[in-house]
Amino acid sequence: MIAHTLKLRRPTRLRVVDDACKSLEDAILSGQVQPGERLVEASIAAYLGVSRTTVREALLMLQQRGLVVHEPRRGTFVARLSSADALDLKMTRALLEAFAARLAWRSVDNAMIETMETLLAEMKACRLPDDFPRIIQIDLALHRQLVERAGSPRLLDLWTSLNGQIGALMLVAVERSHATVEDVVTFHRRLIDAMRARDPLVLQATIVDHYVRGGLDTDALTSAIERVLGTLAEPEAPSGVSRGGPDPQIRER
Amino acid sequence: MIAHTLKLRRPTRLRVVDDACKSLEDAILSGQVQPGERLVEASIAAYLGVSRTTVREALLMLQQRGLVVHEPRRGTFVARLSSADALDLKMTRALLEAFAARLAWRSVDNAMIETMETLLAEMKACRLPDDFPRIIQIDLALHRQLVERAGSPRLLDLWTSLNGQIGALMLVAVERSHATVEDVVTFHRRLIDAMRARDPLVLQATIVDHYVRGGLDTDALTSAIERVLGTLAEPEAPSGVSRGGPDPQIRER
DNA sequence: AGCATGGAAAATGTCGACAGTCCACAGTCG
DNA sequence: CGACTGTGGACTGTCGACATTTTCCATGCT
Repeated sequence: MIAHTLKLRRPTRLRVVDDACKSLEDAILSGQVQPGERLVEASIAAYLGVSRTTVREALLMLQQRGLVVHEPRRGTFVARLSSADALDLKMTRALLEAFAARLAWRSVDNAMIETMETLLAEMKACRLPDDFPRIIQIDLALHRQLVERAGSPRLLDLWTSLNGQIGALMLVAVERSHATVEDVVTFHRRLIDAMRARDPLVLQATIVDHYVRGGLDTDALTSAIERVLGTLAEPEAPSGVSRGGPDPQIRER
Repeated sequence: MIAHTLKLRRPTRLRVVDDACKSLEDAILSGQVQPGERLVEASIAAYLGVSRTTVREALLMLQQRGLVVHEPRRGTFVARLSSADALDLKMTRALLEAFAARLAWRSVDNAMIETMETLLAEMKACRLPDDFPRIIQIDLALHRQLVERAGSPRLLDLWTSLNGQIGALMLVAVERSHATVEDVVTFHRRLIDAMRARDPLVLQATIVDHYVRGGLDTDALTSAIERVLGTLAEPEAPSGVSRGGPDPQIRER
């Protein structure tokens, strides 16, 4: 009867597939496997010591999160983020989070601020490149605080579905642009301050500024759109017949 | 050589799992299985004449599209849409499509309008309740025209991931609210006209108005979406109308 | 009667295997 | 020499079976 009255959620031991999924995610987000690289089910199964069916399910989950791209009868490949994709991703994330801010700013309370401060402090203590996965995790946790408060399950779902790619994006940002922990901390410092101020406009502007205008000059979004459109209009022409280039990104129709 | 020059899309015989997924989707969207009903893998497998592994994969895909909910070790159930969920879904769809309109309105051309007119004519010829699945299909195709033009792969992905629930929502709308074909046609008539007019504000207003109507606080939500979109899509625009004015916010929920 | 308990039945999680498909490489022909 | 074609190997798609967990119902106790 206890279960009925309290509606306790059982500890629900994690399934093998969840474990496998996490392992694969870590491998991708830590850069152990390169973008575009093929993920062979049998090899992974052997390495993880699980069935190929399980690996297959895990890959399907990762596809859902945008970390891998699956092409029927061809294979599964680690997703590739072109610069146009990166801009597109930032813009989309900005849209969702800005809207979330709009819905959530009234219900910001001290407990929430405190939680975020704790997370930020934890992030401050991180050192690259070893703590990189931890930084991603904290970053997502911080933003999740905001998006959850919006009170929209769908918005949260959509935002969550971008998380994988966001992690991948941060990975390349650190590798290529030499982003530092300070940069990330500074932004979140501003973000928390804006939430504390309870000003939706400032909060929204902080978010949009960071994603859309960050690193670029004015008219960032317009140029982002143009680039995205340009990339879409002209599919890459790979002259090489070599093995590695399935180009999972251009697949969409 | 032909394959290289024409870039033909392989006929890509549909896999069994794709077929099974479609069958299940049809069953849900036609109301043959009720929301909340349990979907037993073995039964479905036997009925469709496929393996349980295949059914399992199909269910995972449907979960990704929000049509079913899977609880580990407990089962898969047809998703239930509460009235709050319906409202949430409409709001989210409005956000995505309004933003898509902002990105896409410049690239609207006659060919696109013509395609949409054709689809609309086809919709007009439909009769409820038999043609219901067809209406959903046309509705989604119409809106996809718009979202695709936005040129943002992520935006399209997010929008697509809502499609399943949108279909389910239309199903209950028809069953409960006695919505007619005329209602749907009229809205899309306005939508196409707005696109023809090449006015992003009217287009956006048409979309937001349609989805959010009947909600609790239409004005507040509309203004929230407008502000977010305004900031994102046209940072230069002097939309100071909302800047200093009073700020009606969403109270309930 | 109401509630706990124990076990059978059912459903899910995981596995290994077979069959069909795709890719690379070599051979053939112009 | 370059392009097409055939063959072998590797990989994915699908299947049926076993293992584990959950559900349901009958039974017994207070």
